[in-house]
Amino acid sequence: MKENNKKYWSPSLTTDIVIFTIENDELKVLLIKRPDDPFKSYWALPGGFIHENETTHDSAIRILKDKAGINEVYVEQLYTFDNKKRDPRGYVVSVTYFALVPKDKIKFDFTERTQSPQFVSVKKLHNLAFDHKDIIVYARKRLQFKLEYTNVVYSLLPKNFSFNKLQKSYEAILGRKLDKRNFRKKFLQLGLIRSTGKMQRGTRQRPAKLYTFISHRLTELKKFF
Amino acid sequence: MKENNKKYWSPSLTTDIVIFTIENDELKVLLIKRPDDPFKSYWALPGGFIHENETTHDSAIRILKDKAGINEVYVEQLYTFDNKKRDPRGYVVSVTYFALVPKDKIKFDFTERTQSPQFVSVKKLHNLAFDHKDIIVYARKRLQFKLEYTNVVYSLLPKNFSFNKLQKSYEAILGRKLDKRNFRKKFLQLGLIRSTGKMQRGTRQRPAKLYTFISHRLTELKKFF
DNA sequence: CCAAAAGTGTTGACTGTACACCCATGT
DNA sequence: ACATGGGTGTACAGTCAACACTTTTGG
Repeated sequence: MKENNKKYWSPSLTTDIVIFTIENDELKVLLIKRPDDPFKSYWALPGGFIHENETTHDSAIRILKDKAGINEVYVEQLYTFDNKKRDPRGYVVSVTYFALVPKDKIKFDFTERTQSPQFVSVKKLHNLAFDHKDIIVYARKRLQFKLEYTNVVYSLLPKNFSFNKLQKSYEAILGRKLDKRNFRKKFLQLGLIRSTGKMQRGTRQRPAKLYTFISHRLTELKKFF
Repeated sequence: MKENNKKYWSPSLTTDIVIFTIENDELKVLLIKRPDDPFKSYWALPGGFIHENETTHDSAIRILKDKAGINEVYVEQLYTFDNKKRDPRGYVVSVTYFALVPKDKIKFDFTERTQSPQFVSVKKLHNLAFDHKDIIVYARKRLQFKLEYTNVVYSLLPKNFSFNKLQKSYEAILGRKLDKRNFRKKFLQLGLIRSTGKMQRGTRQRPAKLYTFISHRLTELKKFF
């Protein structure tokens, strides 16, 4: 390894963030409309070049706050994409992150921006800028996987939620239906949630019990879900 | 996202590679002795600044060939480390990779180098340069995980191997003993290997049947191991 | 013939899966 | 009263974990 790093090639470094949420029982990703070339007016992930004196993680947090007005959410590094053809301007390295946000925590400030951030269902991703579709597909796989061996789903749900919301969230992420009784049994065994005593209001049917997560810290499950 | 990337801050970009192999039924990592500051004469992962016109993956492949004389092995991107304190020279981003190599494929060329590459047991990692110990610990976890839901172990074993070698490899990576009969049963069910008809020679005991992997392509297993 | 590792099955506990009906509420 | 989603249990199949002795060879 050579020591004087000033001599060496330094490509441009960007971060892009896949921000997932659950809305209407669908898994959605936050996209913005690009205001400039390349890919002007294509949908793209929020992201950008890193600033001086910030790490890629800092950068991700900054963008998250800036584009969706959120902090204190689940964020983890995803993968570093650096295919030579991914950016028409040349070799641009993107360190990607993914974030999980309960829908009710998001406060857009549309007035200040022209990029019109918008949540788009993962089932309707067409014509994205750069390799952003690949990034989202990769992120979803990671999320699916993580759902099965951690309690990470807590980071997508509001404070109180019905069992049905929980199950629908799993179904939206995994992309398949689950059996109601088996889901309930298995999930209760995990001991991650407790009944709040509260009930859901305002539905036309029998009110559902509301549950809450006992811990909001990421933990690995002993058994695969 | 701003468009003229020339204006933006470009940190130094390096790659470091965790090269695992199994030797004497132990999981080992290839380390080199750093010839220069910082961390002069500390053990470190092979790595270096990326060259002009190569991607981080290209760089990993180049280092792999250069430092251990190997190609056509299993390589995958691990994680991007960019903690500000990881390098005393300043902010240096390292995109790390991990590689899996059967011991018999490695041909060091010690005569040309002063870095004395050497395989070190993962149980004996002391005083490594930079954050390289963290990187190795992270890589090992990834490998443990991968071992359980893919056939990746093929990339650590020689063409023909006994069931015992296979089991010892699992044990070395996972760090725990496995039951001989259950291991055999489970692994055979997976249908990944077949008996070659050959027998192990030169041992003092009953000769073991030699097996070989049917496919050398990475595949996910239906069931967790 | 002895030492050393190879090879081989069964059982009981647990886990996963399939499946259908009554309940509580708002309209 | 009815439409709607909420809530509940059982039985069967498959998988996992524990466990000990015989076989084959080289020395």
